[in-house]
Amino acid sequence: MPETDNTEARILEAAKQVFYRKGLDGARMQEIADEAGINKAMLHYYFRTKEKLFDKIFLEALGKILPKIATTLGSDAPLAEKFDVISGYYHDLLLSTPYLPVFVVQTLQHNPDRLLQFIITQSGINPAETFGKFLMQIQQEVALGNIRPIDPRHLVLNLISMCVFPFMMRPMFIRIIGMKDEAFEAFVNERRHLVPQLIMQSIQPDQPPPD
Amino acid sequence: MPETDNTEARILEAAKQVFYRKGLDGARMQEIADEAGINKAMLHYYFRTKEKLFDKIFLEALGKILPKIATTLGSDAPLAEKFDVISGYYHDLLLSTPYLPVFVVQTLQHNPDRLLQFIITQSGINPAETFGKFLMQIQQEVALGNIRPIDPRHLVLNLISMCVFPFMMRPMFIRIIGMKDEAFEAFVNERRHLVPQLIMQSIQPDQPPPD
DNA sequence: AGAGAAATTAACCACTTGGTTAAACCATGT
DNA sequence: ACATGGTTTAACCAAGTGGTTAATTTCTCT
Repeated sequence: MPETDNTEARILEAAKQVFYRKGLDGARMQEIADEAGINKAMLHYYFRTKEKLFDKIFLEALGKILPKIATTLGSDAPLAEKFDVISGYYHDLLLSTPYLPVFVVQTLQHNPDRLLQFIITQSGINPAETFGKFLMQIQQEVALGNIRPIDPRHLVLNLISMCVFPFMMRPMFIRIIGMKDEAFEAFVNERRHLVPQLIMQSIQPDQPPPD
Repeated sequence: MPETDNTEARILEAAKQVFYRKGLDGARMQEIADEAGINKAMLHYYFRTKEKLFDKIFLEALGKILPKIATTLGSDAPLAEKFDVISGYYHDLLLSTPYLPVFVVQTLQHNPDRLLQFIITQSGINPAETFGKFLMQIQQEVALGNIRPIDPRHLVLNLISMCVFPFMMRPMFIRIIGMKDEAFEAFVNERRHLVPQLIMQSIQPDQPPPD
């Protein structure tokens, strides 16, 4: 009785490759089977339908993206550290899986309801709660005069935008700038620290706080 | 001899709606025909194949995205004005066509070569040249002590990221934050001016320049 | 070794897909 | 009126799609 079956794992890995690159509509079951080196019927034997197999991949993808940022924002660490952690996490993640963000974003554009399914079933996190904690931290720092008043939603969105968007633009960016793949990875590695620095700088108060 | 045929325009409009929302693979010719209120055979009569029709839509989409930023960056306007113009342009564009960025990015992930086709055939702009002009402007301002030294590629990428990415995240964002559509549009309208402000602030020198 | 269950395969199926075709329609000029 | 050209339609088609099935191989336990 093979619990973590080898075939099942190979199917999931192959499905990930194909779905990430081509999306639900563009992927072919035959292609996934070929990539896994097995018969097409096996896909339906392990995962009944294409959609079921896709859901497995997609929910796993969301699991890589959402919980980390939620728990980090809701932690007790100081602001600067949170930004560093989030930027580092996303840069590591997207350097190893560059197709991930477009895959997620295109899937949600085609069918936004898949997200709710994730929030309900997976992810034990409560977005409102963790975000509320982060909001309180901001308010405290503002009250202390350590940072200027700012909408935390903009703050987080700016951070994530600058971390993730460059990977979505990669195919366009490297062709317009005329950049090799290694150069892009070096370039984006600079951003790993540039982005949180910029975010921190953007919330510094106009004049330094009195001692 | 109808030059700007009504039917052709209706097809293009319908194709835009469907392709933007579902991408090349997800779109069905029948659905485009229904949306245009015509027979499916008409699509092939005006545009021979699905790909040809898609290319028309996609190249038009790139035309909305690329030339504006290129000409703006290459103009003689001061930096702050350039950032204002670009942010305003993208916010206007994406408020009216929210599906555009994911459509472009997903198309380029599936087939990056379509971009080269655009750069060659369309767009009379030379990326290297216009970007070189922008680079010189940065170097001048740095030499004058008006801004701190910064890689212009990061600068532009940060600007575009914070303008465009929120629209890609919209389906996820509004469901996690629990936001109505109108609230999102108000929220993103705040960013229209917040983003260029943040960008300008990020390049201010550490101490103000001597008079 | 051999029975029984699980895994794997090849062949097949109903249906959808993009695309075609031939006939019908309609406008215009003579 | 009618010939001519572009336009529109309904019916059709071959290829590809996700999915099924029944038979075969492989594994496991006694």
